[in-house]
Amino acid sequence: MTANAPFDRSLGSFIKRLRIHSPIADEDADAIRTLPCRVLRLRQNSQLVREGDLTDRCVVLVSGFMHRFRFSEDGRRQILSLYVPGDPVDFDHLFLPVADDGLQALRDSLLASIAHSDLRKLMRERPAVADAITRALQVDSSIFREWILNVGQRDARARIAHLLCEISARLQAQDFDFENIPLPLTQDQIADATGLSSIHVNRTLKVLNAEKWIERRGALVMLPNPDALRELAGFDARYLHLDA
Amino acid sequence: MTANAPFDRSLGSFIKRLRIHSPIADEDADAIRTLPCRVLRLRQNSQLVREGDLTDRCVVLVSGFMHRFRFSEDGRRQILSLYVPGDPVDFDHLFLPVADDGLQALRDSLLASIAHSDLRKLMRERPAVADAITRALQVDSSIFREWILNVGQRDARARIAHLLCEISARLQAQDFDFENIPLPLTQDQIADATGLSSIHVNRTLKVLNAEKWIERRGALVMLPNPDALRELAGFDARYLHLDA
DNA sequence: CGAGTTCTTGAGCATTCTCAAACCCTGTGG
DNA sequence: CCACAGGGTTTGAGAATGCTCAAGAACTCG
Repeated sequence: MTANAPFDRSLGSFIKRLRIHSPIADEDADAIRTLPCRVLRLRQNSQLVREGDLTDRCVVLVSGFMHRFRFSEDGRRQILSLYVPGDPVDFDHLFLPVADDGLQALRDSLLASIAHSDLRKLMRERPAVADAITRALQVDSSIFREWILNVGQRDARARIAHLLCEISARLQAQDFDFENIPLPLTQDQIADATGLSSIHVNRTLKVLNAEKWIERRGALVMLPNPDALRELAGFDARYLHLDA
Repeated sequence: MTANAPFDRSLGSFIKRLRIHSPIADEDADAIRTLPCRVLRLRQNSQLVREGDLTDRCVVLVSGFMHRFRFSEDGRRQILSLYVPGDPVDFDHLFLPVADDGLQALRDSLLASIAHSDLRKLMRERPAVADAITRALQVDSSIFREWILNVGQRDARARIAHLLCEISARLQAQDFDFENIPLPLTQDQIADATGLSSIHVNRTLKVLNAEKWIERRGALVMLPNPDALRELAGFDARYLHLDA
């Protein structure tokens, strides 16, 4: 146990994340905590490359922010998801080794990486953990679907508002402050996440600010009235499956 | 075995689907084939309701077409995915019992439903099957991500072309004819799948037809030059993971 | 044949885009 | 300590893609 003491903090938030959706017995949690893992530091804007010894490892975000993206043939970037501390970021590679998306740090980030083999062994020995991980992946899937809806059906204001609501709700679920978001995204990135141009994002943020839906103080975004914002966004947290 | 003979055909296409992504030993395939399942007939446009005894059952599409959708707060429908024969349509409910999407038949369809308990038992006893199913769900996830990209970054022509390419590729993978698609979608549905208005879909289809990218004969859409269409769509089949 | 659904077309409009340029921070080196 | 570089933000102006409303045509099915 002592040898693993430094990891306690690393995978603690991961356990918390799993427990949002799944019951995890304390001994299962301990088994997760004592997984051999390597801490990895990623500078802002640098990419998580999965080659060599990394291809056979999964990564949990410990602190910071990351995002997943994909390019269209003509070079336009679409951000596909955001990761907050505690999130498993590339556990899909446990099942599909071919990476089709890029993964990049939005801020300086700390990651914990675990060997596929260790994780698979744990999942084999502890079905509850296997279930919890699969369930977490299914929640991600539900979030992807909501993003299709967001980008496909909502106008610029609602789209951006929805993104803010999601970030806020997911941070809240991990017990972070959720009314004062140190927005990890540049306007360019918000644009790529919502399928808008960065100029239009800029103008829309201005409107949202002027109309008091949000309150900007530099890079900090505050949500003075979360309920109103959710209403504007058409945000229904059900798809995040934060209950259970 | 004889008692299960009628099911052979029902779950045969499901096995074929799993084998696209995963190696399945013959005895595992047999175990799937002999799963107790109920055949379910669904008329065009009718919804698959998961209540009562259906909440604890999963469904495989045997013949026909289905789609998954979600509504925005203000009542706009977004189609989130299409299902072709062989596809598991609601296996996510194995892990997240709360259904957040609707499931509806696009054409008269035949479904095979399997009890969660039987499926879980099979997955417990045969890890290769469990893996294959999880992998299939991860492929779905990758498709959702591609739809975010499609709706977020491509213009109307490319968006619709991309949808056609995907349907064609997925049908081909299941050994259906893929150059003459009896398009299961109305223009309204194409609109809801691509985040466009049905009027714009109509006009864009007209252009695609006039410019020989596609060839329409009533409800039949032919792809006379799939490669050119893929080029137009920026379609790269990698995200479908059709290789093993 | 008639009812309902789907498709088609027109016209005007709105949201959002692109291009271009200026501005503002923040960190760095002279 | 100032100048400058570079990323990010802001604003303007004009254009375009795609939307809504409206109505008629065509197809499908009982």
